[in-house]
Amino acid sequence: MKPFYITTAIVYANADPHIGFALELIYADVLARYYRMSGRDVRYLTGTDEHGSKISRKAEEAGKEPKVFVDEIAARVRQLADELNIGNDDFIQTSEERHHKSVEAFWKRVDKAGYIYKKAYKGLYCVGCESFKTEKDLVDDVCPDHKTPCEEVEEENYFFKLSAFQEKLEKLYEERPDFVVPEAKFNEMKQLLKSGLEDISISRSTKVLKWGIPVPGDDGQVIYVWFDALVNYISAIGYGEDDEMMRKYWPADIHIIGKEINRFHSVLWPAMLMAAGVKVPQQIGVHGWITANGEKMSKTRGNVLDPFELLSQYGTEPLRYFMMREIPFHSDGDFSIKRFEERFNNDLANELGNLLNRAVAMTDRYLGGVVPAVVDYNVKSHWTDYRKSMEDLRFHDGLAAAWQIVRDMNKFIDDKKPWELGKLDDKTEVSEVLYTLLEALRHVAWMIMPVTPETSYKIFEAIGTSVVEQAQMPMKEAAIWGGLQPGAKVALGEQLFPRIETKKE
RNA sequence: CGCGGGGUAGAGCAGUCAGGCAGCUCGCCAGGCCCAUAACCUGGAGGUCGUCGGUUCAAAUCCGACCCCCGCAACCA
Repeated sequence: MKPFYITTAIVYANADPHIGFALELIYADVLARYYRMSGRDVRYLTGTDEHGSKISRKAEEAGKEPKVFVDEIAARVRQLADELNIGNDDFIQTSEERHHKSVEAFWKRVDKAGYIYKKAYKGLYCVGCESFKTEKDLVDDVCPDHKTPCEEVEEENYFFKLSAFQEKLEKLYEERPDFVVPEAKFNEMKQLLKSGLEDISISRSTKVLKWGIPVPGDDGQVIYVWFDALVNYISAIGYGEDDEMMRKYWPADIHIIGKEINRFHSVLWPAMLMAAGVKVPQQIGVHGWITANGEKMSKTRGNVLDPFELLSQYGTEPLRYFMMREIPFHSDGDFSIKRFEERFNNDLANELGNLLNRAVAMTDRYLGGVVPAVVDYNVKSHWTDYRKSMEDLRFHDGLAAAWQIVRDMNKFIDDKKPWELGKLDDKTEVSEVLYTLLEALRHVAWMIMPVTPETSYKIFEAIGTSVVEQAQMPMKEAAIWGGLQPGAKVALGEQLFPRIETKKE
């Protein structure tokens, strides 16, 4: 089976990474870990988008060379990925040599196929937007977004014949009903396509912008940032340089992106690939945005959440858990400290952490800490729900499936009263109850592994197994009841998630 | 008539495609339990399903009109 190739968008390197990118990294990481867990060979790519005049300007403001500036931002993004425990296999920066080479090769290929032409273009250019504006875009003669006057610019640019792909894209959309998920986001693109495609300018004169990849054969122009950035998905696997690697990983199984850049990935990117005679990706997964306390995050509102701050305050796994449980992939979700602490205390501390503690402590007390013999219990339907949810990118439902087991077990304890059974001379019944608890926890640990791997490892240790032992079996086997070996010793460790003392309002 | 998403208990949401007892989580109230992290379990209160009209034995769900909120409108993650 072809390796599962997954990418995030590459984040624009003009500022410290945003919480939204943290979310995107986690979504992709959870999916990557899920497929690894189910036995697939996975390659996970992320990186930074580093060209364009906004960055050029920012660097200038900071008094730094563009390359120095973007390397610093890229280092912060790597740090974020690291602190979030993201298991990416590669990290690409578009200012890297390998990317330049691929982009050049890509451009040449598209040019040779006849999809690039040169045209004089005269218009009002907004530096902030890096784009030309029409008269009717302007409000009181200034750009409505940046409140700055636009400059009258005339230049010769290279254009990409996007219009030539109208029908091919329509056909693609028709043949591949799940090319873009969720459906609502796909419908938007279909609508966009229906309104017609125009050719787009894909270069800028070096008079207005020097920081970019030069157009092959024309030093007077650099390549437009999107036409350059999208190519990262194939430059990172050796497009134009390493055909074997390309064959191994391409087409990508899924590009994970935010809703604001859907059109670039669902319209422009497939058209570019078709133009170059390269296969299009399998799927575009469009996720929503995080709001902060119910409001859109923005710098002007001053309510932007800093991922580094949240990480240092609450830790990696609680943050990963919250994001995946509370912010459904297919829609927007809200982040608030109140909700976060509720989730933490209820789900992680009270329900899961406490359950583990109960199960292990009683095994210690009544059975001398030895895992008893196997008794039957049906986890099959939970696994079915779980797998379906994860594969549909409904990670919150996947976690809910795991928590269904946790809740069942908490009820089960009250129902069976093992503290009474434990005092009997005949330990048969209490052994059955405790085995059920410990083994159920093993299944829970497996299910939450893509989201909270470290927590899973701790659970394994506590119930008398280990990551190493568990990793020896594929998910299919692990999902069978009875995988916990009788006779092993449980190990009552520290509390998994000590409760957070919530602040009084 | 630019496009899309949404309005269901105090909060957050599922249910709407395929009409059939209005559900889940949190919070609140009462009780139980004593293994456990003041945790766990059970029960309860709380909803004219945005509004008006239509179809139907039956509407949160289908049809029509309207009101309100949010987002997008070619580079905000």
